[in-house]
Amino acid sequence: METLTPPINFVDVIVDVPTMQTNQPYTYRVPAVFSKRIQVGMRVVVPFGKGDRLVQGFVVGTKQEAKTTYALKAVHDLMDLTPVLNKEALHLAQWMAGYTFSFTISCLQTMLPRVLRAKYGKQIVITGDKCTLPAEIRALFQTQTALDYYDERITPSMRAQLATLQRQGELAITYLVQDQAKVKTAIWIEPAVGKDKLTEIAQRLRKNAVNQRRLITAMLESMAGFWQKDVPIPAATFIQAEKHGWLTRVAKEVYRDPYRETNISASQPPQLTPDQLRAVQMITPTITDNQNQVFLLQGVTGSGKTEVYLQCIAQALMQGKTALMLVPEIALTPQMVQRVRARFGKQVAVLHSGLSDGEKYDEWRRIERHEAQVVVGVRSAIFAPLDNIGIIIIDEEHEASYKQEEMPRYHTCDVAKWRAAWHHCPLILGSATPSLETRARAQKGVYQGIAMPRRINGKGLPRVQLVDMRKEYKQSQEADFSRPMVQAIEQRLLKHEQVVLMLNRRGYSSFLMCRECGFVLKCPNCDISLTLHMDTNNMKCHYCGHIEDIPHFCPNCRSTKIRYYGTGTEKVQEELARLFPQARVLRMDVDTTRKKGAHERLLQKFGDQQADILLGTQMIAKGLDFPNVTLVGVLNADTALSLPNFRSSERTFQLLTQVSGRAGRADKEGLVIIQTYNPEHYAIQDASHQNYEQFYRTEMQIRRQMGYSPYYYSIKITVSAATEGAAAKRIYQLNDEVKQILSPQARLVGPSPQSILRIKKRYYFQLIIKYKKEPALDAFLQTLLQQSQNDERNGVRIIIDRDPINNI
DNA sequence: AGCACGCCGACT
DNA sequence: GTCGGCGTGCTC
Repeated sequence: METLTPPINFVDVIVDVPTMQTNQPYTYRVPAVFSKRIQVGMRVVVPFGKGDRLVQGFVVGTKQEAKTTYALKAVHDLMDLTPVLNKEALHLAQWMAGYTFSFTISCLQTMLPRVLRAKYGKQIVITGDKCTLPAEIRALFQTQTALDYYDERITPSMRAQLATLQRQGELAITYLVQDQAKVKTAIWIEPAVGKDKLTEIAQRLRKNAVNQRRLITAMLESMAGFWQKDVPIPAATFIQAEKHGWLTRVAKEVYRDPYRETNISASQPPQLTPDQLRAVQMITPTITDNQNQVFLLQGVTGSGKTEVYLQCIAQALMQGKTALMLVPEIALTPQMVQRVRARFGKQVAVLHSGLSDGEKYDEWRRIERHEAQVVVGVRSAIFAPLDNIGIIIIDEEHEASYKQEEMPRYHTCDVAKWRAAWHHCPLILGSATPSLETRARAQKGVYQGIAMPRRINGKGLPRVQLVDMRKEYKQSQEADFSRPMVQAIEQRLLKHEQVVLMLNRRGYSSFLMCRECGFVLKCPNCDISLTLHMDTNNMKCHYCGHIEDIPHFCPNCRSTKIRYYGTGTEKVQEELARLFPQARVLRMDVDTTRKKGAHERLLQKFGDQQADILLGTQMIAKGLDFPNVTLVGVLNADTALSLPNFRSSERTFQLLTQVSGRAGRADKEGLVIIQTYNPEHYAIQDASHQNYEQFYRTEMQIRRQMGYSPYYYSIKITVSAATEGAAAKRIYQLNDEVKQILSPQARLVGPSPQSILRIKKRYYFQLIIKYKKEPALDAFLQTLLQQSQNDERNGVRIIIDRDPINNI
């Protein structure tokens, strides 16, 4: 629709230069050719800096007049026909930048598919006479007039020559801003004549004109048109036919829809249990009344939370609104997607990390054009360009993956709350084991709690048996398998039932240690031990990827008694093969699931009963549901407990509770065996009784005593540098500065070296500020962010993380 | 980020 | 005397 707004003469632009000094809008003049088309939220190309290098920018404001003392530069080009960011997105980015101590440009870019980010090029072009150039330089250009600035053939001496030629005006530097967004097209065939005419043409064809005959047949079958690639005849035949005037060929836009092939039968909403019905009845009025209410839907594993989500989404759709549902990466399985699609069909857009950049862009455009009303996706899907949102759902709310660990360090729940407030809609946080923060807010009435304590099938939770490994270890030296565990596995194998074994990998892996001198092989770049990989026969660093050979003798004392210690999935797999030679074992860990789709293939294989035992790391704890699994074994429950992190108890509890829910979900009785060295630890005790309430009470007391979240807010400042001294010096300096502005109520933890002091040849120190109310803190941190630019120059990196979730 | 300006060491 | 080192400041 044509609007009657006057032409725009000036725009405010956020440029793609992620630094603190440039974290502000810059004003540009709009040339007449663009003044009628340019709009807020569009991407533009603008000259920036001394050399007028071209950079991408986002228009965040427009104005008729600009009164400045300096000359304004002009917008170089528009990158969009319509805005890629709406008013909501621009406000959200602004808020997020302030809240997470990030640059506005970083926030804007995180909200968009990666292909909308510009690719930059720098070229050397010939401006003078090519023939007068030195032969050596001319050779670089070959037949071209432009040369990539970073071309590998350019030697340092050539660089000097090029610089001189540039000064003489023979050469010039130009900048390119390339849009990576490509729309995929395919050729669409539409008959240009009627059925009668086609039949007539067919009759007049030569007998051996096989391809033409096939084409006419195809056209007669679908007069509405079809894709050229769907009919297996040469392209030349189509081109000939077009020349004859039988048909038209049009390049039409196609979406790279990864799910298009699968035919999904529609599903009907099932009868709800009383728990589910109550939940739906509590939530749906808030959709209708545009109430910005946050709910905590706390339902045990198997209580049917997903069905509640689906019915709430249906309610939103019925009112012409849209719905946004977030799930952790690991839970976004094809089955999960299938289930949502079965209910809502083509209205569903799916955003997950398995999609290519092009596919993500296509899904994004479907949402943006209102072709999809329901979005299911992982963390970044919280920015889906939905209008008129009626409900936002975050499933498995406690998952750590909802927090982004790089700039901008946002937590999905915070963004979700902001968007829910903007759209005046409810936000549902769902979990069987809510984070303490969320649960505490429900307790205080900030969120409305909804409990779903019963499983759909009416079954109780599986029986849980704890095995004290300290006693077991005295009995036998079989490091990984206790006798009760071995017996239980044997029984399942006999009955042809399946077993899931979980190895808690966090902070625990197989490393080499010399039994003579205690030497441990460590990464030369990072301060952690190298992990043994039997399949590739080498030692790997899990942080930086450093690889080296397995030593045959100790590099320290030259003893040959250098053996591996600890437990990796590979070692357990070998032990399983020895204990149960007849069992078919599937191993699922970071190494076997690296390839795209490998994760699903393994699960499919296990689901088809092509294996007896599924052995894996944490990733098997979530979202899998196999009716024939009657035993879940946790080999090492407590390795995460010893990590220097105040959330380690919470994590352990959540993980054990989740994995326990995997046993006996159908008609068969399930058993869970947990092997632990800390059987009396409350996290393990409470998990074994599936007692969230008990755990919550105990953990809250500890949090209060220790001054942790949710009783205190926290902000983590991390300093890293190439030398230990430089990092330490800066963090202590910051410690002194921050002390000046804090009230006596605030607490400081540290400064302390991080649990892994050195990562990728950099040393890390951190300082944690725990506080309830500190009026001066935010300004201090914003100033620090400004200063961090100078630190960066000196090789010192400063990271500010609000509500950190790791390494505390 | 990337470019220019500016003030100190070894070279045509 | 100059070329060039990278410290510092700025980019509409």
